Amino acid sequence: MEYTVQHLGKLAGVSTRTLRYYDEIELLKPARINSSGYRIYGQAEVDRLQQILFYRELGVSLDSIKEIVTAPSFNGANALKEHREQLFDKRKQLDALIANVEKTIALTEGRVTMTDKEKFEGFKQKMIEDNEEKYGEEIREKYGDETVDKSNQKIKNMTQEQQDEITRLANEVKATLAEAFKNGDPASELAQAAAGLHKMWLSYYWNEYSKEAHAGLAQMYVDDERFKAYYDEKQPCTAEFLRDAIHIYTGLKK
Amino acid sequence: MEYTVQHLGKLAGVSTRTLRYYDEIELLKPARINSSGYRIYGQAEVDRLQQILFYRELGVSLDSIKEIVTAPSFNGANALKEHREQLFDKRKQLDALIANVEKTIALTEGRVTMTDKEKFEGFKQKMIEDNEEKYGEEIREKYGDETVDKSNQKIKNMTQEQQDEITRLANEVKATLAEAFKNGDPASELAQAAAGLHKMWLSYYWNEYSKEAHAGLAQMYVDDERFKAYYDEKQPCTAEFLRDAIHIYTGLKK
DNA sequence: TTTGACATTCACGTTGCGTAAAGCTGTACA
DNA sequence: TGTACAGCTTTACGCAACGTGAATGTCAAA
Repeated sequence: MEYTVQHLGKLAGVSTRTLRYYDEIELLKPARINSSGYRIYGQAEVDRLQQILFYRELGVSLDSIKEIVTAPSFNGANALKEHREQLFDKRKQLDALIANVEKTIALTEGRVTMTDKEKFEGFKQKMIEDNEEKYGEEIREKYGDETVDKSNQKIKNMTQEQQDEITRLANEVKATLAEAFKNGDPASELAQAAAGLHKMWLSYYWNEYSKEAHAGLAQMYVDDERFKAYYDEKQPCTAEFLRDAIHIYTGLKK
Repeated sequence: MEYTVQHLGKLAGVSTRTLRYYDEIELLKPARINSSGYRIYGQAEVDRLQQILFYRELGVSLDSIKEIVTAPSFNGANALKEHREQLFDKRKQLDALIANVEKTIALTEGRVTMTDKEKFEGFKQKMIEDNEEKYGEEIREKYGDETVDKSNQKIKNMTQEQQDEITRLANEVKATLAEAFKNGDPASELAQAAAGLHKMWLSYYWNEYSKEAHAGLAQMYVDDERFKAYYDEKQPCTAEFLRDAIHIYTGLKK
């Protein structure tokens, strides 16, 4: 079975230019060249192209692909793991960018004149109060005053760095939530991701995490005007949506 | 306050090359050029650079930045919102990529072998696509969009039971084919039985059966790498063998 | 033999600069 | 005043992964 560029291109769904380029960079050379100078590919080349395209799908650079497919001894899995790390880094950067853009939009829209720090301060205080109100008695009984006061201290004593991280997380929760809201399914991947982020965010406030408390807080977001207003700022009923997502996430109250 | 490239660069933390480049693409022109041809920047340019760098931080392209900063009437907030959407899209793609990479890593590490169902899912999708590509136009013309869409729906809406039945049938086709392959005669009873089973299998996908389409599909099994790999998994040239058997079965192309 | 479909090899364009290369200008020091 | 040295200039290639012509050669059918 022999193929010309056109044939192989159609078969594999790539342009002829791509095949010529792969020849040029020595990633995939034709089996032979006929008397007219046409590239002729055989079965081995088809197989190799399949491999190449497979890695390309995963976003691996052609350079890396070359290493992987030319040296069969080369550990493909390890290469992929490295690649995964790079992807994670990219996503991290992207998340930071998104958070900043969101912040800027909020600022320029003038709706929010409060600085993030102020917002944060308000939140922090409310967090302590609510926590105290809802679980204070119970927790104080269970763990003693010392533990609870320590927890409250934890919130008050956060470093600037931590506060920034919290702000970033909070923005990410909001952004992810806004996206997830579009398809309306609190069980969707995106919504669950938002719930996960929310848990991360929470971890800055609570010394121990429990599903019950998380689910309870979610309900509180709906019941308490202040919280509800915060989440519903851009889109009504976002607070409810978040509650549902968290309920599914925690597996409670389904 | 006047600055040379070097000065301004240090002030803003960018390279002189960058400033020259911005001049070149008309993003930031110096206030004037002195007698020796040196670029001289004034306060207005410094401010403008601050703006540019601000948007650059947010990952906005220089082209878009140009639009934003040159036309003050231009709505910066809207541009940012659009930009935010793009960032979300990027993150979505990235997430999909990461998921695929993770899956692949898991696969190659042998922890998770792809289930038949997953394989089947890919097949199903491909079935629809190919069917559409090869016969879509013709069939749509003949029977109307409704019929075709209904057929595609048929595939997507199969019950679990039907899917199990299909998987069972597919396995039976493969098994029968493997047996038949041993004596090498595509006209043999066993091979014809395989072709018959294949037709039954097909009936789950197609609303109307035609010999021509069946024969065409058989040829496609040979031409398309993905299909060919599926049938040749245990024994090379099984796809060809199946094609021949089906051609005899349908009485076409003998 | 002409036509049309397909093949070939340049070579530029994309994004945002980094990095020479090669030469001119300005200033400090011997 | 000579010269060394820092700092400026323009020109232009390089990066990733091809897309997109342009100009030209080849093959089978009419």
